[in-house]
Amino acid sequence: MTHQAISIEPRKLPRQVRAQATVDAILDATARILEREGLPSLNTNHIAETAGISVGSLYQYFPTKNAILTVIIRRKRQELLDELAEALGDMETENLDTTLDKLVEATIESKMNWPKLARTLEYADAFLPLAQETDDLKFQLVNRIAEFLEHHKIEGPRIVAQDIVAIVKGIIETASLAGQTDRASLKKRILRGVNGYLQLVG
Amino acid sequence: MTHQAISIEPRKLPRQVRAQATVDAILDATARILEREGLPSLNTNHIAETAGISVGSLYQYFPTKNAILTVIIRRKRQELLDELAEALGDMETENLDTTLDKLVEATIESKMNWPKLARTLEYADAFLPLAQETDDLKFQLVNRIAEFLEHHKIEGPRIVAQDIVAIVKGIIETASLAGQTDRASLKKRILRGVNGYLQLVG
Amino acid sequence: MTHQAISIEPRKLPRQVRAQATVDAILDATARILEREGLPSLNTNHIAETAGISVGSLYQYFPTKNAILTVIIRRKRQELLDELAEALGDMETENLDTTLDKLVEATIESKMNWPKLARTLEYADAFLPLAQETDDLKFQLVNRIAEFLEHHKIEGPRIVAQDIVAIVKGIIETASLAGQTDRASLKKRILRGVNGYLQLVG
Amino acid sequence: MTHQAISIEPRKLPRQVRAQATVDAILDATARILEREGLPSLNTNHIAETAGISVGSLYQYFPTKNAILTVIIRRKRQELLDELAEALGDMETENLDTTLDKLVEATIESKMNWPKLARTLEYADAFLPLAQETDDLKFQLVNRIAEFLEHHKIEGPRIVAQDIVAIVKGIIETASLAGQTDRASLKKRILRGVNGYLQLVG
DNA sequence: CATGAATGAGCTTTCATTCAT
DNA sequence: GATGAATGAAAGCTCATTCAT
Repeated sequence: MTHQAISIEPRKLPRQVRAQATVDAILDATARILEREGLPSLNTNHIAETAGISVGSLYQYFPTKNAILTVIIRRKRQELLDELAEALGDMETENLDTTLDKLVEATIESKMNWPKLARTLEYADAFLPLAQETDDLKFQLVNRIAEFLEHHKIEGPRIVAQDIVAIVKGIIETASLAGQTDRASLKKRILRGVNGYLQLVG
Repeated sequence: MTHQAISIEPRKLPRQVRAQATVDAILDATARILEREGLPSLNTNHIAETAGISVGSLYQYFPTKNAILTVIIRRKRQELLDELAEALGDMETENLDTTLDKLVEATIESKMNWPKLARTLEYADAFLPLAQETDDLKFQLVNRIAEFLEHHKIEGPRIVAQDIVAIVKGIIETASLAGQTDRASLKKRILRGVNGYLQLVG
Repeated sequence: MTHQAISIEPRKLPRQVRAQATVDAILDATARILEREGLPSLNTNHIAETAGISVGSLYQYFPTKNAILTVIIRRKRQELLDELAEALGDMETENLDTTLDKLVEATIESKMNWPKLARTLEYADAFLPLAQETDDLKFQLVNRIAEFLEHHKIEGPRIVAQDIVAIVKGIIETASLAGQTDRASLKKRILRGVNGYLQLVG
Repeated sequence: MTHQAISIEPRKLPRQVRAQATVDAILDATARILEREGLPSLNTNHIAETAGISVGSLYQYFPTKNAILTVIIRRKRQELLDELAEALGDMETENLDTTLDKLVEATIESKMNWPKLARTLEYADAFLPLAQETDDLKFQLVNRIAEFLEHHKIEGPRIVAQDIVAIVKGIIETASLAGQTDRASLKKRILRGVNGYLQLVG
């Protein structure tokens, strides 16, 4: 008679232009609330209000609140992945330094624009049924970087790739929590960490 | 998260052993739930049940649910801080490597025993009114390490200290999420990151 | 994150006296609403209000709205079954007519006191996950009557039993919908139907 | 059941063939849903989808959801009534047995083709504002049969007519719930009940 | 003090109905 | 007329917190 909320997949595809606008408004509103107020303040009425639509409309496109979170996570992830892929794209021709430089820059961009949002999504990932998907993506990303490292004769490339990612993320998150927003200096420090690590691998 | 708490200080200082035991039971139950089921499953009835007491009793010792979280965060933090202090204690006499070694080991210990709990607390910290306290503690910790680094003639010691902490945390968290539990190899990799970074500071 | 509503079994057993009073108040209120206003007007807020309690209390004892309906159905059924059992109890000693008389009287009692409630429950049974339970009970009841008929040398006793039950129910329901409340004349007509049927069996 | 309807009359008399086809599609879809899934699963979007039209179109032809139910009830009723009228039509010439035979057969036909639908409509009738109409129809039907009985010198013909209808309905419903679909044997049993009753009237 | 029943604000979700295109 | 997006009242249900015993 009531309340199911099991699947997390988007409900129906927006066909008309205004429908797509509604979906976007929902996602934007959600992101904005997470950035400004945090997960505990996120509720569907608040989202609808912020998006300037009715709750009913929200549920036309998303079966549950978590489904919205899921879509945002997927989108943000895809964005980052695309940028990283671009950075890694020409690994045959470019040298190690240039590529690392690009990787770091892309990651900074992704995490520092909406830092609170980024952290919340990272956290939310843990309780959404996204485990497999998340693992797959991480696997892909790490693999991609590992290939690149291998091409440059670096040993144990998968572990190294994982640790590099960890270092980049670690320094960015800590700095963003400390309110440090100077991206140039941040990049310098991250590259120090990454390059330092690499030097000690051989 | 509703019913916003006014105060988050523990309601009374339990003077008797029995009372202290109850408080501990509550904190343990909360930690266990967070580790096993995560924040969304944490509610006061569940805590009370797990702790083997009644909700009423719970509220004898904690004014709000968040107060419990707050105390756990403080305790875990204090534990880590104590261990780090010990590691840093004899910085006059010990050398850099030995001390870093101890620092890393203490951090691994703290984060890997209850990895999900550790991440949850880190996240929860963000929406509890702990900002000042958290900043102070981080400030202290970074300062302490910075002093130590300065003593070893390392430049820009505060930023370096912060980044080292970030690297350690970053690698541990990523590894723990990837299910890597071999602490020895983890330590080796972390020290690679830290030492690598330090080499490139000068 | 919310809303499950799968099981239909009562949630926790009332231990204190006032808890039992609450459960009773809920069941009474539900029955009253069904009798007066019908199923479409039945909602948990309305029940709670009518019962003079809060919705929260309602959900302490029943996991879903349907669970309440289920319990009422079971209770009413048990009542009827007990009375029928009593009527059938001494089938060795009593004769056919006396026993049929009692059966009919018990059924009239059960269906005519709260006629709208009785019809609603009969209907609700169809969409509650009670199929097996309902079948079992009907099987039992029919079997019990069939044994009795067999003892009186009536052929095809299971089908006959089923049809007798159907005739009794049919006449009562139609009469109650037509607003006929004279139980004596009703009984006479029902017995006419039952005895007439039996005469044509042999 | 919310958003109570003011009027339940069909919104317009469809004059064109296309419109009539749409109306039929809506009614068929509704009947199909009721038979397969039951009243709790009946909602206007579901109906429209099943009928292959849009909700908007549905509301071109029916002012409320209940109006659809109402029309279905009226149609099914009319069908039954027509068949019964036919069976009773030549009551001057035909004898009692033949006529009863036809009556029973028509009723079986009406109730067994879509048993769940039939029961649902019977139930729904109770909460739709059809009371007067329903009473009138029952009155007509019972009267018609009563006349026929009177013609055959049966006493108290109105009550007898009502009880005969009740017996027929009762046995059919119970049998259909029990999954008995053999119409021949069913007819035999019903006639046993009806004739038995009639024998005891005199 | 402990217990656990009770409370009710607040959140999620549905669905009959309307309305812009 | 048809479409399907949008609306929002209303219902289901939870859980932090209080309070009678």
